Amino acid sequence: MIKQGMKPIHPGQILKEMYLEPLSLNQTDAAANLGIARKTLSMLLNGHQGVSAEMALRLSKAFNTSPELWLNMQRNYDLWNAGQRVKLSQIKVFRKPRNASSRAILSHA
Amino acid sequence: MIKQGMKPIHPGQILKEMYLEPLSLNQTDAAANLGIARKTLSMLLNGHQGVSAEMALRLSKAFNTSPELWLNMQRNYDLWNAGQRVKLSQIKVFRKPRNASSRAILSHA
DNA sequence: CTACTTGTAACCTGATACGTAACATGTTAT
DNA sequence: ATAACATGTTACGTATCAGGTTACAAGTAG
Repeated sequence: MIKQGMKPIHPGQILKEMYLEPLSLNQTDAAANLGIARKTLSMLLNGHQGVSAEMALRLSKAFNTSPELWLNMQRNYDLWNAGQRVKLSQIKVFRKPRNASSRAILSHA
Repeated sequence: MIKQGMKPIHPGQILKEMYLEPLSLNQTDAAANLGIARKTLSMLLNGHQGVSAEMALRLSKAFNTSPELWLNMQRNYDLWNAGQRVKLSQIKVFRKPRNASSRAILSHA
């Protein structure tokens, strides 16, 4: 469930504030060890790009976390943003037909 | 945690077998209600494309599920596939420095 | 036969991840 | 102050992916 009121924090901010900074790790060294370009890390840290599955694996190895930690943060972030722009109002809820052989019925159709 | 041995099932297969088929819903009607092209749904059902955040919201509305259900399936699928191709062997584990003012140290550096 | 359903190919648009190279700016060390 | 380093960012290029339209082939049901 997403708290629709609060905009979720970008995973890059967590990476910066809770992983790089406590370790006094600079971006140049961190990027080198992660096997990515310094620019890629900078973009991620500043919320200009998301955490891909590959990136989640790299982060999980370097920081001894689960890859799901990073992807779930990204998922919540993406979900909130998608919810801001997608209009679901015309989508009807599919309902189970009473008769097993009949076709499905839309909630208001 | 991902079971690294078993290839996870694509969310499109779940959508097809556990949602569309039990409702006797055809792709044409389902796509129309979801507000997407019939082709887009077909590609998803056959595993030729993934579940985006937008798509997860559409599916959650139409099938009365959480969007996380769909995105987590997609995440596990993506993670497994990324794990097949990314080599993490040269990534060292960042370790906390003993001295708070010193810089971080790589596990084998 | 005809209509419906499904898979898919061709083609196009837009977004995103990631890379290299380069530059401006700010900070730190000498 | 000069030099070295750190960071943010721009420009440019490549690859991948979501999604759309149109159209066609093949299977199934009337």
